Amino acid sequence: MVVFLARGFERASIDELSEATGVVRQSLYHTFGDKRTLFLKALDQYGYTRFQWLIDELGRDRPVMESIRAVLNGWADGVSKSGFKGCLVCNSLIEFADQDKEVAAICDKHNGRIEKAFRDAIARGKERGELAASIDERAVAEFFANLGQGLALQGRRGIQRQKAAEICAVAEAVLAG
Amino acid sequence: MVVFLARGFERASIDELSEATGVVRQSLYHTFGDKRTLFLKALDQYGYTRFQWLIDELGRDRPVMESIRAVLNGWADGVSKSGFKGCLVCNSLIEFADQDKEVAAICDKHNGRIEKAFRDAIARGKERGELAASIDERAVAEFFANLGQGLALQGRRGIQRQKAAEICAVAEAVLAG
DNA sequence: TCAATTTTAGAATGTATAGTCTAGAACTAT
DNA sequence: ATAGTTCTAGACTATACATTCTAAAATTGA
Repeated sequence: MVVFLARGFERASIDELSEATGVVRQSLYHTFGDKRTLFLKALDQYGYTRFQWLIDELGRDRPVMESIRAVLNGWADGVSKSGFKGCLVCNSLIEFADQDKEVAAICDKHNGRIEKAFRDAIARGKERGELAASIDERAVAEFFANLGQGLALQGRRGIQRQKAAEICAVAEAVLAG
Repeated sequence: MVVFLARGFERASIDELSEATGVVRQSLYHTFGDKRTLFLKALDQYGYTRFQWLIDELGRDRPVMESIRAVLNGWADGVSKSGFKGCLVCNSLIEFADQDKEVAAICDKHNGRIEKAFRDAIARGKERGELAASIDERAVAEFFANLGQGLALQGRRGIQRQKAAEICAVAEAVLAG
């Protein structure tokens, strides 16, 4: 939900959520029980919808470097777009840390999905001889996921497109060797 | 302050802050005026003390790759340490985004200090011929700062030392070419 | 010593907001 | 149509917490 993304769990009031969704407060309680449960649903759904483009790009049948570049471009564009409010998964990780196991588990799940998409793409690139066999796809996938989290963090404050693109260009070099 | 780091601004109550610092509530108000002002001081002081080791490491007179490796090692150790609660600058960036200009300015300042430390170290490495002249020290410095932010984010949730070290090892490769 | 100042503990105030309750309106199915 | 159900608006309750107030205790300075 847009409100959770912009304001975080704590600061998002039920009235704001109600107004933003057009669902009256009583119905929110009827459907979800309480604010936290609503948040868990919103967070999980966010994870599935928001990262689909990335999983699709990395899954495409084409040279893996093209896929990676597409994702890096998408990130550079996305995080520097005016009005970008960060990533709900990253934001929630910070807001809840490990104080809420369910929130943490959902964040882990989606982070894992992203890492897996990179890992599979890189492994495929190795098989096809597009990437050096010496590359550790797990480590590189973790690296790229971490890169995205850093960008999402900086993007929440506001980051210039050029700066984001520079960072991505540097990161891309880890696959060049 | 430890309390702001662990719980964030919103969730940290004056009573907790009072207890943690050993300063009675009324004195906090007398000294700082209000909670936000106290937070601004704490955040700024945190930035100066917490990153000093990094600036020192990068400023040392030795091969620049050694300095960079020292920082990456420090990060891998630090963020995976049990009880690591993230970085107050990163956390605050997420909690306040750009809703509080003063908070954002303090975060920018300290992030800039980190980028500058990397930039200077890399520039020195280029001068000495330790690094390729083709390297863009600004972009690489931004890249490493971003890396640290990503690690701090993941560390707040809890990250295995090995995973953090793998990510750092991959990142180090951007200077290898 | 003792008046002036500062510090302290805890009560009081005000506000925000999560969650519940109520009574009426709208809808559904027979 | 009408009994039963669901939805809605808004009042109500309970709680948490920032901030202020108060009066007693501790400290200071002449």
